Amino acid sequence: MSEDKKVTIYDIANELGISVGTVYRALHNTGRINADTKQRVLDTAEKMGFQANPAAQSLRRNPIYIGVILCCPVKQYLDEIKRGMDAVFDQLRPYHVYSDIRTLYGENAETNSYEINAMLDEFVEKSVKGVVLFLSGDNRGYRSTIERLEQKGIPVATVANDIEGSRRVISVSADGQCAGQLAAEILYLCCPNKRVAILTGSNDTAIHKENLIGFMKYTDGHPFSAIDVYEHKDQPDLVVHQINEILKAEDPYRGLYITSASSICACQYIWKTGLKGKIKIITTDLFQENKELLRNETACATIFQDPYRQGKMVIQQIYGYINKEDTAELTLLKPIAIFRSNMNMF
Amino acid sequence: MSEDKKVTIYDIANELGISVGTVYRALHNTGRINADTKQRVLDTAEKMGFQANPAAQSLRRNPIYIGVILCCPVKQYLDEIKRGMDAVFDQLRPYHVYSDIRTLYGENAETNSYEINAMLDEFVEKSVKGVVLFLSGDNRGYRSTIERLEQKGIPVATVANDIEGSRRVISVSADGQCAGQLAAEILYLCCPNKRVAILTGSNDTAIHKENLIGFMKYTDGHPFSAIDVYEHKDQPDLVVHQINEILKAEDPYRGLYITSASSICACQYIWKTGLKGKIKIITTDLFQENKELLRNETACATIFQDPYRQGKMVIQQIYGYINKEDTAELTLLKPIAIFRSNMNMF
DNA sequence: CTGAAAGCGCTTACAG
DNA sequence: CTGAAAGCGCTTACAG
Repeated sequence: MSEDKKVTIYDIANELGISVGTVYRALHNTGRINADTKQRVLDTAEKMGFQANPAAQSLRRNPIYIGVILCCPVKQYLDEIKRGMDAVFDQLRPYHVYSDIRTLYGENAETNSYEINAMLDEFVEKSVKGVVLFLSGDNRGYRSTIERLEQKGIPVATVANDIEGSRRVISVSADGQCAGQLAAEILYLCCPNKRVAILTGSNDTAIHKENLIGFMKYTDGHPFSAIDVYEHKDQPDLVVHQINEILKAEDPYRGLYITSASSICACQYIWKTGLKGKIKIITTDLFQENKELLRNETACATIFQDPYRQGKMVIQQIYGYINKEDTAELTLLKPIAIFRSNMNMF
Repeated sequence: MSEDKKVTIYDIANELGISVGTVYRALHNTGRINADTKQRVLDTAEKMGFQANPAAQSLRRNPIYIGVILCCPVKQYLDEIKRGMDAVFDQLRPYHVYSDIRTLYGENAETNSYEINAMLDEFVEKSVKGVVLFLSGDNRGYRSTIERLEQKGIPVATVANDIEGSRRVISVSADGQCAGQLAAEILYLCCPNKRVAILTGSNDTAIHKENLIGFMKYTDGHPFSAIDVYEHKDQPDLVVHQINEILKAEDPYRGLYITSASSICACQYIWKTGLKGKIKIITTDLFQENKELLRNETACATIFQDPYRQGKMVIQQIYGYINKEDTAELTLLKPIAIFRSNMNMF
């Protein structure tokens, strides 16, 4: 049902006795157009319930490029985000939408500013219609660059790690607080003596901080007898050291929460320690390393923040924005608790 | 990047020195066409890497209708599935795809065969290009009808409750076994004495049966001290009776798993009993009734089977099938464990 | 500032 | 069985 005949730009043109070219210009405020005509077109479009036909639009228009820069030392995480993006770009290709994705593995964004700025210049030069940034670590240095892009009419979206205080028009990331709460809730449920340790990267990293805040939030009203935080600053040897500290605590911990992507290196080490059964472990995300811990029942759950889906969503949203659809400025993806029983479905 | 110029039906026509009309007919084996020409077109299309442009197709073609029948006594469940379908139909409308959705609340499919068959006849008469069925309860009586539809060239998809032994070309439903396993895993994690009861609708209903099988599967290797099954046959007074039985068991249960949509009525009753804290409860799906139980911490988790997403997926798939895309014959959606911390995000 | 016209890549009648 | 032509609803040069 619900098949109403659609109103086209021809209907608007007829109604007003003008040409479709003029209607087009009014609708897209492109080129010179009489302010009065424009208003009349906009009003009539509204009144007649005009909705542009996306099939017709994409059939005729020039290609749209979207530039993407992914910079993150955690390769697995970056690759998952990229995979999600590619999935969307694949189905957008027939609509003349093309991607230009640049990846920088190995370092945080602070250390790569030369490369990143050069890439952005290239994007401007080839007239991309939008830019998506995943800049890990402290990325506040890019605020002015983003402002410059916006001024040139190029919208910027961030994914996975928002750029605080910047002019980006779209942000897609995991809900770190909710993830932390969820971890606390599950540990509360299954950890007998309520003594827990938290192993985290660094409190300077936004997502880790959020995880901690969320965890603490849950503990209001659900008291633990100990919650001790161990930072490893993303340094492999510190990870090992901190885990050893946790293990030899006098009054033993029976629960352990490992935050965010940094959990990969931690999982690799824990796997060797034969911790199985002694302590309830909750990890973060779902890579080979922590899948293995779940499989052999060393960890009891992992909090998944779906980087694949983050990649998908940010591309859908920036494309929607380019097409003047209503888009949410901030999207926080729901964290999901994954157990051994359903880990293979993700 | 990745902008290769696309090959069109004109390219194929030129290559073979024939008209695009002929190419079209070959590609869609519609109307009369020389078997030889057809093969040559198909080969060249393959060779040149032809991919039909969906924007162009949908711009020109006649409207496509998809008929949907939703028959289920659990209104909330049906409505969620429908909501998911509507979301997809909304974005398909500009592509000339229209839905005809009929809902039958209140009864299982066995009791509605007259109405349902009449609806299917109407669908055939208006030349729908595909049919989607959600027929709850014992629906094997519809196998022959489905066969008749397929013979007329109308593909049939099932959602939420597959039709066993039928010729449907697509089935989308929750993975009931995985859901059952997950419930067992969480109870095993948090239930101190490992004595659990399972409250289920009826072992005749496919999804309930699957839930049980999954639960039992987990208990291999993770022994419980008791697992007792209580059936309520979807009768509200039996629900109350069975819950009372569970509560007054001599050796008390410390865990309770309530399967599938039938959990709504159970939740309403449990809510009144003040069971909070005495027994770890896992419910199924996420409706007002069990949300309330999670909120006040009577239940510790619910296994979500995402009816909204089931509705979305089945429409996407049948539409893909109509467009000759490759589609999976069977899709089992992953169950998700939802806790108080993340319940509001679903 | 506005209009007329071509064309994106298909599908659909219609004519032969 | 095959071809020629119109047209879906836009966007894009180009001319005025």
